[in-house]
Amino acid sequence: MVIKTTRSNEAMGAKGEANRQHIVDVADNLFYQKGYNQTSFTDIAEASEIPRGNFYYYFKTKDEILLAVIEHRVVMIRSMLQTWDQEFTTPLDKLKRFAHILRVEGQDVCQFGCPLGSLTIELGKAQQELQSQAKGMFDVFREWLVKQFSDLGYPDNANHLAMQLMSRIQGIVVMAHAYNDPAFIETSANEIESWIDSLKKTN
Amino acid sequence: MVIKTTRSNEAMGAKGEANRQHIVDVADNLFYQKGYNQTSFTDIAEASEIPRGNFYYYFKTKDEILLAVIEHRVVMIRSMLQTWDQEFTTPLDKLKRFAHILRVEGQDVCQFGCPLGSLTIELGKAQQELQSQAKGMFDVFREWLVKQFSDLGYPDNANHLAMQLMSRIQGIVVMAHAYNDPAFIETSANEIESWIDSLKKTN
DNA sequence: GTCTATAATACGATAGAC
DNA sequence: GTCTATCGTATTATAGAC
Repeated sequence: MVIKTTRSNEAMGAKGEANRQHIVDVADNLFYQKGYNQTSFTDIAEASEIPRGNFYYYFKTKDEILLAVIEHRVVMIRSMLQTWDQEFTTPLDKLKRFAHILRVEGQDVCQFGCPLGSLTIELGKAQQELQSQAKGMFDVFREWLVKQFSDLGYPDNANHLAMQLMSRIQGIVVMAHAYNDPAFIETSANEIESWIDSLKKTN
Repeated sequence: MVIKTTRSNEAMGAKGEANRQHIVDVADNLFYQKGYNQTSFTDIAEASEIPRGNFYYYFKTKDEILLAVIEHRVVMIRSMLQTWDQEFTTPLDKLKRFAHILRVEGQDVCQFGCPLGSLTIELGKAQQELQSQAKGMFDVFREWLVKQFSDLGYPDNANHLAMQLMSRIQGIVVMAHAYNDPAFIETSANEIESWIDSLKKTN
């Protein structure tokens, strides 16, 4: 028996909620692998085995599906960061775990790029209202990184260091994706970790 | 009087050649500002004031327009690098001129991202045949950078240094685009230039 | 809540007159 | 070489039966 206490839509029961989440999950993958504008309702319908027409019961427009995907990603990112906060104690270890994403996601990244970066770039071209929503995913990471750099002893330029680290990782991903080069990711991940280590204060 | 000695199509006269080039120029801008898949024939027709149907006299498919745009960009890049080779003598100055692109293109980059990077990412999702063509634009830069790093005294890891420099610039562009932040470009350009200076060998 | 049928539009591409 | 008219398809979205 399934008992659900929270509902994102008052008129939606447990079954509907599960269907809605299934659509979001499938759309999340497809938007990453094919791009938002290149993913059709038919694509999502076939992958989710939910008829096209049903989508309009859960979402009024395609844009609303994207917003739900972004919200879902934000929740997943927050949850991941929370796990890291429990697994690692020092800011240095937490920062290195962040950089380690490169290796964990290396294969996907070479094929499809960064889920955050590629979506932001796509939307930034001509759908800037949606892009500013997607930017929220970067903000979650950035705010967490700012805290780590502050704790490490760089309270004054913590935000720039956070931007710098995210920027370096984005760049590595773009070039690794362009050249489909996993070795470049590996080498670059080592360099990033060395850089993080070099920020350790001895006093 | 216009005398043309080279023709990319045997059956095409001077007028046709000019029209063809005009289509390529307009498509180049639109593909950059709206993305390839989000740019329609109607968009190009309106911006160029050439009727939709005429395109098929010059190009068999939309993909062929993209290939012509990529070829055109490669030519422009080569020409730019040649100018730099004439304007600057030392590899250090040439590398710094490369990094200076960030400042020159700062405004466009904040709005639309990198013309090479954003196109490569878009095509990498589900049009990999086209992406491998777009990669050629990166290759022109990379091979030139490899020569500069070799001349600077790093013949063994010149290719990695080239990838590293391009990677850093791509990352800066992605974040500056995501946050629409020209100041981040300015600061980062200074950091890149300091890094290039630090590579100078004293012996 | 679920599903089918279909509207309304935009797309890339073709045919053929001039 | 130029231009118009149009085909066939794919798209998002709606209407309405169940």
